[in-house]
Amino acid sequence: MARPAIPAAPLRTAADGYRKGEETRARILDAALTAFGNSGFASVTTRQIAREAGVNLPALTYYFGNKRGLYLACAHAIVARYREGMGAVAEVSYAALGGPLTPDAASTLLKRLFAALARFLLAAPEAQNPSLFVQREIASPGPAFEILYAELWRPGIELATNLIIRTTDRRLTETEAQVRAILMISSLTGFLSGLPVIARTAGKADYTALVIAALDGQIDALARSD
Amino acid sequence: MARPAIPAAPLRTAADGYRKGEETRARILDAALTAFGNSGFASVTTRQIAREAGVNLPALTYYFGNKRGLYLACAHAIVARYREGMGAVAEVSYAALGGPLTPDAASTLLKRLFAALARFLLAAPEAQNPSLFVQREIASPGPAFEILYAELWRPGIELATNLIIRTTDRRLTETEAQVRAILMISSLTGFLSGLPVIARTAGKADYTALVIAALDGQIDALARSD
DNA sequence: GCTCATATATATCAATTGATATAAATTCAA
DNA sequence: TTGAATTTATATCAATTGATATATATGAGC
Repeated sequence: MARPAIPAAPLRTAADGYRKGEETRARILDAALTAFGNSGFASVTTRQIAREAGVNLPALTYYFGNKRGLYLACAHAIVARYREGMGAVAEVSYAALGGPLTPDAASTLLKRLFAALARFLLAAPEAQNPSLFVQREIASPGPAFEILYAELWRPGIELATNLIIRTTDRRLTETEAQVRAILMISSLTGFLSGLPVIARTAGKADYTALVIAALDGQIDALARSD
Repeated sequence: MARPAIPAAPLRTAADGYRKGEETRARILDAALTAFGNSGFASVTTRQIAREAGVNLPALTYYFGNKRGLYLACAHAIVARYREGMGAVAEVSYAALGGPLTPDAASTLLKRLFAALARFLLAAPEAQNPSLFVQREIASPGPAFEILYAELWRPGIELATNLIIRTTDRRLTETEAQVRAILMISSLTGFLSGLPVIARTAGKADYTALVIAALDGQIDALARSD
């Protein structure tokens, strides 16, 4: 029997030696990321993904076990992409938080962090925005909630919260700083959701710079907060 | 034949004289608002809504034509709720924008507007948050996109944008102000999406005050922006 | 080139879903 | 109270969906 028992997340990772298999697996994952990201778990049919990926239906089962497995694989892929795109910048902040940190230095780190996040999110191919996938899963928990919450959402909020606390010279309570952190991150992800709609009327300008400028302004304001 | 041809949005509004019918119609709409709001159009089955509303399946068809009609009715209901909750505050700003307006006055109006929005959204029964419904539909347009975009999203963004322009004494371009407006509104709606998750760890504090304070800080920062 | 694991394709199943035909019951007005 | 309009309930349909059994093709290693 060729099909193994259903394992955890990635049913069939590589099958080393067979290049083509890995390619179709990637194609399926890619199509799934786009489809799930844009429409959510339930709205997307496995046939849609298969067609979009240029494979037939059983291929999904073959590589990912079932629809849920494919969805989870998408979540894992998104986490990996975030790590790849944001890991380095985040590391710097983590390291700095270990020692003493002046408000100004914290403010600079915070700006860098959000600028990197803005660039990362706005740079992603419009159709395949990881932020929407995450947002949806957090807003109404589905199969991938635990992964995304534990690996992305919570660490991200925590990091931003701690930087905000240092930026404000510990004048904010943890809860207050957390609210600020969530508001700032949400503003970014929310902006991305609305972007296709905005681009309707206004041209698709280089929003990146504008967004970063706005966030910088917010961070500067933090230092002056009561 | 008792069933009429399928009309626009509300298939059966009242059938005046029959009280009970209107009540069950309301119960269905209520269940639909909760279900659709939490999980989106495709994730929810008509049977779920019927069971939750305590009616049988054909009742949905009877009152709303079909699933899509019920979804649209939800959108209309949400628009009505927003108007009810925010209309007065928005009117004040609209009127003020008609004449001359000092930055300070604009700033005050902006603060009032966002405070009202925050209160409105955070006050809504947690399970039945209109913001999630709207957010979802804007992020990935569905049957109710046009309604929500034309009746809520666009007017809201426009109002906030114009107030921001006045707050900054016209130092920001329309696009810059629009970006700011979207970021601020998104921060609120995004915060709401995350709230159930936050309430996991931190207690369900009175986030309203904290959120309003944060938004006020942002608005104050606008006046000082480059 | 043979062989076997790997990969792709065909055909089909059982369950769910939105929707409807149709019948029974309820409500209000005269 | 009667009767017609309105509302609710039963049973069922056709289409879609996720999934699988099964057959065929492809590629790697000897």
